Amino acid sequence: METAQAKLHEAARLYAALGHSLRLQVLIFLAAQPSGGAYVSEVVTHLRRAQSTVSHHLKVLVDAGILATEPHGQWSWYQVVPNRLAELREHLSVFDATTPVLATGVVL
Amino acid sequence: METAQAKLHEAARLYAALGHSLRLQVLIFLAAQPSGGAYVSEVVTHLRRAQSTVSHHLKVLVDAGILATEPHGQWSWYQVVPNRLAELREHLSVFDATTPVLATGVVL
DNA sequence: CTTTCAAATCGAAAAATCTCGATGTAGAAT
DNA sequence: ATTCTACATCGAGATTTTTCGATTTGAAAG
Repeated sequence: METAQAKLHEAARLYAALGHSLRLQVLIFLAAQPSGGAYVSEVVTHLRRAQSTVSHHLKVLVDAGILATEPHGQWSWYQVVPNRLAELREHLSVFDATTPVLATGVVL
Repeated sequence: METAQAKLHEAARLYAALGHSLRLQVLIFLAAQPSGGAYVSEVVTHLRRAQSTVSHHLKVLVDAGILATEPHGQWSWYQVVPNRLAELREHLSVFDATTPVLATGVVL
């Protein structure tokens, strides 16, 4: 079964997507919006980075399934996908102290 | 206050440490040990990678505070630090659907 | 003391990531 | 149709990461 290895790589990609401070700032910024999301230009203003850089990081987060994007006219709306990070929290519980026994077949 | 930025970078480093499938395999392997940990040579055998490669990844995980190491004679014992990942789970809850409102000063 | 064994560290090549300016694209506005 | 605006994508240079073989360290054994 290749599935186990594939799942490992996908999990690693998910974590790696969070492994950059700029991308964490994007998440914090988007989650803090009362509207639940923002347009690229707003993120650019907030992060003070080149627009191409911001677009790149947004793409990384979207590819990891952490952000969802939706075209609004010529603007692009980005927002956090809550379920994806909830999954990640469950994955982490595998190593939690309150979950002492690890089943044999567990794959992160 | 530089603290906010520093915390961001530390959080990013923590996630980045998990952002590699080999390191996830290390975590799974160590957590699955009945004794709660393993020696480097055992991890090397399991991962089928060069010893120097395994040592490198172990160091990354230790530097991130995810693993703890302890010398046992000429062997080195490695085990998962549960509390560290529990912290990470709490961080993630910031973006959880069940936590709709994000306070202004929240730093991941 | 020398040898042996486990593990850390070093050095370097290959690969991936990050960043930006420049260019492309698609919808809006004139 | 042309221009403008928002964003995506491209290309490239700089930095970081990954991986391994080789060497070093440090403890145990002979």
